[in-house]
Amino acid sequence: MDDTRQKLIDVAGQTFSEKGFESTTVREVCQLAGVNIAAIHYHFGDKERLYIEAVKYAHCHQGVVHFDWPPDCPPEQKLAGMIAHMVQMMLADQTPSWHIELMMRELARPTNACQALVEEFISPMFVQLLAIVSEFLPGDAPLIVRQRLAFSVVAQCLLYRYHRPIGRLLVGEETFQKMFDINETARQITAFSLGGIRAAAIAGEGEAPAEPLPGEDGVSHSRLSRSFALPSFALPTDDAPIEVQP
Amino acid sequence: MDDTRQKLIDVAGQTFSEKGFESTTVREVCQLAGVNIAAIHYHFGDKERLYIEAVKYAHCHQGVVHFDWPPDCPPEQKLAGMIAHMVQMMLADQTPSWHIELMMRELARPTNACQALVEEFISPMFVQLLAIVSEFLPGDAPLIVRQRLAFSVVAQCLLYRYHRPIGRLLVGEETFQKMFDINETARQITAFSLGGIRAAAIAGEGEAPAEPLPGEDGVSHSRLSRSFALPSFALPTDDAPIEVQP
DNA sequence: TACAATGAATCAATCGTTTGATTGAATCGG
DNA sequence: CCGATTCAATCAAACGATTGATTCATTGTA
Repeated sequence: MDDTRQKLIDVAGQTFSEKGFESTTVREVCQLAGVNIAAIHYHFGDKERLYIEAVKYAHCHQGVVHFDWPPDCPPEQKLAGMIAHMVQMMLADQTPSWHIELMMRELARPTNACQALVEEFISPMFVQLLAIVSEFLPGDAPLIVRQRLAFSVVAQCLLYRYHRPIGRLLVGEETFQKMFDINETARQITAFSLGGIRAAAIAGEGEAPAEPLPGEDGVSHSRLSRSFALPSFALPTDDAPIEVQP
Repeated sequence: MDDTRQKLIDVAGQTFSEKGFESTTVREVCQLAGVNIAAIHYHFGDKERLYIEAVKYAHCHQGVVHFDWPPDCPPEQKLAGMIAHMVQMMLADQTPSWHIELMMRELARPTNACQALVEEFISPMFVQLLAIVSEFLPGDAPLIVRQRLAFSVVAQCLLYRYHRPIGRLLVGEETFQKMFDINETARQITAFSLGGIRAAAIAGEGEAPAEPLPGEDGVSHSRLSRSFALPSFALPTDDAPIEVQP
């Protein structure tokens, strides 16, 4: 039967997502799945390949959402939709919830299952976000600047997933309940990101020096990218007003 | 000797930070430390208490930096300094580098060692960042809004630490080298965060309704905090232009 | 001598993996 | 139509290795 194989993937995926690879035993998985221990070796070879199959199944069935915006859709709305979707993925405890959790573990501590995950799930989403961010910037904005902006957007969404326990400890239980509301979180991240992106756009549009040559592969954009940055403040040096508490 | 105990903490901290708690064996730690296996039981009791002691040592000797800004220091400079310090902590491979790494692991997957870490290290830093962010906002800005802004700032710093391998896969090796430059990263995060914070400040300063009563515990700030948010865009619904690739 | 500290050896338990037998349905020659 | 054969699938049982923890004798020092 292919039923045994599927049940193993489901149970293993859930267990791996909860306890991690090391802390998960094949005995526990097989007992929860109601199959014999030898089934893992028979269907997958060993524990690691079962894990990899679980990760693959997770990101293959999670589904890469392809946004198809209308032509006149303002970039602000696209960004809001994209962020709302990411926050929804991160915070909504929809069934089966182990898909996202397992992918998050894999992203934080990459194993052999990481490359396929990035190529088939992370990268497509990142490309879409990159396109949205680019709409706010002048056409000659260096790629690395746009990538950094996209990183800043994604980072906020990831924080609310990764550090939920820390957030609870930091702000207290009552505030925590409100703070991790999905819609409100998406709104705040969108507002913050819009401000950040527009600031980068304004900082970068002033000067448009040296239109990059078509053949240039975009390696030496360091001068250009600096024009997109903030004027660097005087940062505290080592002997500056910084006190280290023992 | 107290030398054995200290050497155990050092080696264990390094090993735990590299391989995690589960994948680290007491035999490996003792062999690297050049001590007998029974030393762990003698000095710490068991493996878990050795781990907790390593985490404690890490955040106690990492040092909570207390910024002492001059009175006329503009908040922009404070923010830049704070972000620069955090990025420096995250990305600089200073010796011993296992301090931060172990703390990061503990923050992502909290164990019994987490509470002390938050109280003695995370919370003090967060409070300082919260104060800086507050300088950009009107005095009646709800606490939850300021906390969210601080979260957005921290999130960007954490991303460059947590997802360095993913970043490398996403942007390629050449771009990766430039993108994870410490100074440039700090500058970009500062610029983005300044834009985000100012956007929240502008959105919130328009209206200042219903000064919260002093006795109010801040539970029903939802109306107030909304005034700090972006006007919510029409988000795509379930049957909207979203296509799920199988 | 007294005691903190270390070392060698081993404990029971659990890990992932493997074995060889067994089942039941599909296949095939006659 | 039938009996023999094949083969994927599952089972109970045990494998060797490794885990954290423990025991007990020994050492060094005050």
